[in-house]
Parts: sequence; structure tokens; C-alpha cells
Amino acid sequence: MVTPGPETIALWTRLMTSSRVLLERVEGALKAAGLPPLSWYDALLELEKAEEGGLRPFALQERLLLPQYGTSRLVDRLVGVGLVERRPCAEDGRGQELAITAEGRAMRARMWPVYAGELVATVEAALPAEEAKRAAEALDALIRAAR
Amino acid sequence: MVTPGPETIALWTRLMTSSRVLLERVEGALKAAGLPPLSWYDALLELEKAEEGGLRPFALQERLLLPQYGTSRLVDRLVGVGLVERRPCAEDGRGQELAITAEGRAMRARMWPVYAGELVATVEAALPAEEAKRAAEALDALIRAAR
DNA sequence: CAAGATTGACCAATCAATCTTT
DNA sequence: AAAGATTGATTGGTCAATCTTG
Repeated sequence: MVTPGPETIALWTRLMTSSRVLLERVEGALKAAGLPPLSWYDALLELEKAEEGGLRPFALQERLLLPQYGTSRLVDRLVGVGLVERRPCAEDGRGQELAITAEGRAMRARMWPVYAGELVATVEAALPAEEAKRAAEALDALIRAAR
Repeated sequence: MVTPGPETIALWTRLMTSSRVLLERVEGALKAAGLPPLSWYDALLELEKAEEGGLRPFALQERLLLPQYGTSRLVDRLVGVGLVERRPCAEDGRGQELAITAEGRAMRARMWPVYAGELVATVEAALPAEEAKRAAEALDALIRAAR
């Protein structure tokens, strides 16, 4: 039977713990500031990067690594509070185009300083840039191996 | 205004992506084998390590990094299917002792090969032990900085 | 009152089924 | 039939309130 080596176990447990602890910090800071969750930020950022044409739901889905229904429900909420618009799609009658609204841009801009502040206070306080870079490369190898 | 450096952003995004992608792999493999989710494994393992005396819910909670109500609901499910037992606590009338049952041990033993297989297939396929060790140390520094 | 633990009500995530267009 | 997207029903997670004992 296969048994992972101690380095593998250590990396796995630290990966699970660090991602949860950091995520909690960021989400906690957003909530404390009366702002929406990180998932909203991610979606707004992708739509803002896409500019004029907007994005099709399936494209947003790929970028956010969400299931199809997850995207559908997330977009429902964003549309519900006026941060995103749904428009019929010209080229493909099955689909739509999603576009960020002015309110959406404003919300993302309000969220960023809070988000950025936590990243600086945790990641940059913990690791010099050179080490952060090496760790990022190792994680990148994990990502490629897992899909 | 604070702005995280590019290495910080890269590490953060890889951390979020790698943890999600690897977790999906492991959860997917468990589900495909008709087994319960990883959260059950984690709880069963802690209770098995605790041996005879069992664990108080608050102690399990600390080890699993769950909120109090989260632990309560998780234990509900484990007790519901007979993998864990709740016993009144001798020293402290407010609390209980949680103990893994024989069925609980058997379930953990069935889950481990599936879990271990995915770790080997992803982590060990991606990184030599020496690099895994260095990455684990970097993540450990992140964990300490975040709490 | 603080600590350990649970619970009702609500929100979010998931599954399977569905609908439309290609 | 496959791709894009949504939806009803269920399950799981979260919040605030509650209960009991220290």
C-alpha cells in the first residue's frame, strides 16, 4: 500500500491550515468593514479585467474554478444588488454576457484596501519576497500535478 | 495605501488555487469510492489518536479549527451513523466525552488508502521531498503570522 | 458572569433534473 | 446529442440566542 512520506504529510497539513487561516483573516476583515465576501471580489475583478465585452458565465466559471451552478447563483446575488448586469448574448442565443456596473467597480475599489492590508500584514510579515517567490513556484507545481 | 508586492500576490493566488484543487481531488476520490468527506476523516483521526479517554468537544474543535457549532453539527452526524459515541463527562457536568467506535475505526481505515493515494499521486509526483519540506516551512511561517 | 455546548432560523452550496440553442 | 445555463429540493454552514454548569 502506498504511504506518503513525512514531507508530503507536512506539506499537505500546512497547505490546508494556512489556506484556511489566511482566508479566515481576509474574510473576517471584510466582514468587520461591512463588506461582502471574497468570492464577490474575485468575480468583480474578473469582470472588470474583461472590460467592454464583459464575460460569458462559462468563462467566469473557468476563471473562478466554480461549478456551473455555483457561478449561476453567485451572479444571481451580484445582479440582485446591482453590482453586475446580465445581457443577452449576440453570437450565441443560449448564453449571456455579464458586465460589471459602476456600483460594482466602486464596491471592488472599496474592498481592495482591506484585502490588500491583510495580505501585507500576513504574507509580507511572514516571508521575504525571495522566499515567497520560491514557495509560490512549489505550489504552482502542485497545481499542475493535480489537474 | 499599502500594496502587496507581486511575490505576495503570486503566493496568495497559488495558495488559494492549490488548496482548492488538491482538496477537490481528495474529496472527489473519496466520493467516487462511496466514502464520507475529509472532515469526517479528520475528526475520526483525532478521536483515534486520543485513545481511551476520548476528547471533549472543545478540544476536538481546537484541533480541527472549526467553530463551536460546526463541531457540534459534525459530531451529530458522526454519532448519527454510529462512528462516534457521546458520553457524559465525569469531571465537568457541562461537557461530554467523545469516543470513536469500532465502526469509526473501521471507516477511518477504509478512507486512508484512498486519501493517501491522492496525496502520493499529486504532492509526490510534483515535488521532490526536499522541496516539499522547504515549502512546508514557508507555509508554517504564514500560519504563525496569521494568528 | 464566563465557559461548554446545543439549537432554530436563515443563507449558501450541492445534486440531479430541466430547458434552450447549437 | 452536446454545450450553456438555470432551478427545485436537499444538505451543510453560519448567526444569534439559549441552556446548563463552573
